[in-house]
Amino acid sequence: MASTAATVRADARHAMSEAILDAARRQLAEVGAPALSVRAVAREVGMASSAIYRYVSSRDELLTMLIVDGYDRLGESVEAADRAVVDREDLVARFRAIGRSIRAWAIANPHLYALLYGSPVPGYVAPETTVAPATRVSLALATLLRERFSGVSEDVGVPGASGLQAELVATILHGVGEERARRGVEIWAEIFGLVSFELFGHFVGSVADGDRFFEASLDDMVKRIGLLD
Amino acid sequence: MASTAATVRADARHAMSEAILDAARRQLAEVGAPALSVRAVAREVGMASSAIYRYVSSRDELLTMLIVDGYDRLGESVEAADRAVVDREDLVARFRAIGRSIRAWAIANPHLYALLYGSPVPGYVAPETTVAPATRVSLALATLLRERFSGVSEDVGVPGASGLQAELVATILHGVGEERARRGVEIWAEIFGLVSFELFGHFVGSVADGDRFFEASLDDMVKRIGLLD
DNA sequence: CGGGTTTGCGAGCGGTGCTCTCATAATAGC
DNA sequence: GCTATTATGAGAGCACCGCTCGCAAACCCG
Repeated sequence: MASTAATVRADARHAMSEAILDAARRQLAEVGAPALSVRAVAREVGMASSAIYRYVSSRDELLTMLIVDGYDRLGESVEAADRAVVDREDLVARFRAIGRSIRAWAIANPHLYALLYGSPVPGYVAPETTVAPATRVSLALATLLRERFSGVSEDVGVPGASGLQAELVATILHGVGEERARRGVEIWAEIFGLVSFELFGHFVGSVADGDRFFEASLDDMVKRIGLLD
Repeated sequence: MASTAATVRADARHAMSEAILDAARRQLAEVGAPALSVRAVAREVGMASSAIYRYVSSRDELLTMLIVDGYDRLGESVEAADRAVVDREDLVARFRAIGRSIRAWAIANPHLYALLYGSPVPGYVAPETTVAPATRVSLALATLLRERFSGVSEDVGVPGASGLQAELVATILHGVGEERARRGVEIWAEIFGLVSFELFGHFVGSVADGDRFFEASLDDMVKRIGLLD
């Protein structure tokens, strides 16, 4: 019943695509991107390895789907953490919530995080579909900066001296000021630098308590970004 | 002639090992770690693919050799940049030289950098031999901190609050102080965070002039780390 | 119902990492 | 100096990979 006619096959196809992506997600979480095998995914969904190419044109495309999906999930997680802060005026709390959620998500999904923020696949160039989901995290941070500085204060820093894309400081970070925008981008990169170092094992001999170290770093960033009045 | 007897074969073996590592380095620089193939390396050195396993026990071991070699080269590059600063008292200049050399080396050796600081190979655990070369860069930075703060000033920060390994702040960073040591580690990770973001394409829509942006970030770090009097 | 499209399957191609066996060349011991 | 031992290379082969092709069954639409 129901279903707008002419869709028995279309529905089946959609369900199959979902099943494939599900299986691929599980595979990725288990063995990591380099070891992800199209044939193994096919086996898991109970298909001949050749049949899977009716749904996914190549292994690269499968990885791309996982990347887009991953950015989306991380973005959703970060936005949820931001939303969960009841006092919307408390930008410091929101910043910390965002930072913590990035790290927590990375620890919970190490292989997926590595796929997003580790070494890119050599031949791979990010298709158009990946750029939008990838910006959700940075957008959350940018919003904080705008809410804090937009209108309230005059610009800081010499235009162009930051090396930032002019369009960025004029639109998403409008009114924040060149130098503060630069600091925001720097801190954005630093958060992922810290998380990557921890997750990829570069902190092994240096950091004993990852939680504490990250919290202390967040303290530092809060001060630098000027979120306190 | 010459050669301390009993070494015709030993010399040949050594030369062959060198040739293999050379070929592997070239392969890596060209196609990147995931696409590095033992068979292709064998072809390049004119050997049967099976014979190469007399010299390298597995693909993982080959990658490990490249990693150790890579850390060593980066370390050498960083130390050379540090040494090149004539005024040894000018810690700011030395810090900037170190930071710049890391970025320059990464840009010059993107695939090797990705192997060292990108996603780790899933099954892979760093063998003992990798940890020593890997510390050369951080050691250069630690030296700067010690030269600046050791003895000159009392400790800063609550012991243990940084999350750092106690042994680290007691030995390599002895006399620097807990909070300043933490800041040093944070900055160390930030440098690689910035370089990774630039190299891995995460700055595409944000940073237009990588040189300028990195220099401005170095300015920031210099101030935070307290290298100026 | 019949014709066209979509879907799945099996076989197969060239590639991979890696392991055997076998012949040959260099060494070591007597 | 001859022999027994060891180190080295080659080749075949295994299981796996990504991916393509042709064919048969299932499905949709007029």
